[in-house]
Amino acid sequence: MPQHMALKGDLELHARIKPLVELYGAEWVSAARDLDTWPNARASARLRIRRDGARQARKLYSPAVLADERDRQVLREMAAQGIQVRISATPLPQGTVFIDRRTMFLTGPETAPSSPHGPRHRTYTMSAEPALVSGAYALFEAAWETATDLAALSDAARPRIDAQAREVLYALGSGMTDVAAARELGMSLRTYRRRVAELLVTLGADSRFQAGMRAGELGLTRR
Amino acid sequence: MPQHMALKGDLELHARIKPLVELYGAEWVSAARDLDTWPNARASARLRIRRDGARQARKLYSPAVLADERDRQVLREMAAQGIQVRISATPLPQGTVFIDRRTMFLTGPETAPSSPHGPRHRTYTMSAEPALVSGAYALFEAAWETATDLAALSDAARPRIDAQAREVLYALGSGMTDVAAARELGMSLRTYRRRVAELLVTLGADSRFQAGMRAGELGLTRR
DNA sequence: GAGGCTATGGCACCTTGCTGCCAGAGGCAC
DNA sequence: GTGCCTCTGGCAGCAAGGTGCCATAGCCTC
Repeated sequence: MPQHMALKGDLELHARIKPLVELYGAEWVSAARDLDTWPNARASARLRIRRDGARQARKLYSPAVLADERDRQVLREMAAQGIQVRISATPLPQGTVFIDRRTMFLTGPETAPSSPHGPRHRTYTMSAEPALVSGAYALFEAAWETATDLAALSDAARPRIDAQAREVLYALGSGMTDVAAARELGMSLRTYRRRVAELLVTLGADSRFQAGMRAGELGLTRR
Repeated sequence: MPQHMALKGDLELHARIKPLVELYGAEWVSAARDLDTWPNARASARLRIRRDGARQARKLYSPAVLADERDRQVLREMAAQGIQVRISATPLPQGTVFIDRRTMFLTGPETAPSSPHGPRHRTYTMSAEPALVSGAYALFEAAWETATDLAALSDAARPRIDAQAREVLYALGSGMTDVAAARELGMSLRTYRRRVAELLVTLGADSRFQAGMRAGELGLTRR
């Protein structure tokens, strides 16, 4: 098998991936823009997990996958099956799959399908050159480490912060006194303090300092 | 020129990189474990910056480079010359250089030098295959985006937190009242509040909430 | 309309946090 | 020893935060 070759279409990709997964596939690591980037990847990963739970699978996705509720459900299912799912803070225009750290597949540049609803004959590139694969793998690791685990983004861990709570959060973060903040937000001191108290409950904090800490850790102060 | 080839030794690497930089080198993007990963890269980057300031250079390093004061000085110099320097949260075992997004070089696997102080004949891999380069570039982007800018880690931005201040920080973060925290730390209420006030100054905060937020953002609550 | 629910704001009262002032303790130089 | 400096703790007074209580306003249902 050559060290490096181009693949045309999903069928050819699948034909290349399948034997690798069956022969070596101890570890499946992928970065993808969405859930459709690696066709059948989801099904085959599930199959592998079911067959022998020990195999490791890691999937890194663009933040866009969180937008759709159905996609989130699929992600939760994957996580429940033992696949490690993380969400990158930045989009991942190119998809990458590493199988057992020795072979990698990359999606080709984005091309429009020949007809709007016709099959997309995407191209892929496969490489088994150790230097290339390990170099790209190191970059993947760096992206992986700083990505957020799906669990941390789940509904339970991520407190619900609506627009008003966010304004209160911002006011608190600006260092204003309650009097100034209430005036700024056009509400009475009493109501402002009510909002702050609710925020403390939401963040599970016993003091304002602790609430600020949580908010900072959760990145609620940015964006 | 072949799309993909192996290079032995720094001289050969340099011979390959130089014409690319001179011909196309509008952008130099690299990920490295330390300042020695890309020999002469520093000098050549400086040269390019000086010749035409418009050229873009980005360098992503492992956190280990911050350990040595001399290295930090070099990083500061690079930043002062317009090179964007960021520090990854995780080690980057493999070095990677992208030149103008069309050619990439990767360090080979780590090999011990033939003699302890002899020249290290490291191997490198070069590739100009668009799919490989753009795929790896996407991974680099993801790692870059989540890495911390050197400026944010500089001495000015990073407050000095000694052991005692850290204990106070921890007490504040636990949600205790001042009375309980002072008792816990074996100091009087007055002294505890002095420490808290000093901490606020250190963090540049006007309120305890703001201080907690800063501490959370700076990751001072972990480790 | 009456009744009920919810959100808001004003008030009062208490707790907590913040800081200026001063007294004492400990260390160091002379 | 004296003088000086720094750190600490107690006290006092004020500012700020926290919350229970109640009145009012808006809205929905019947």
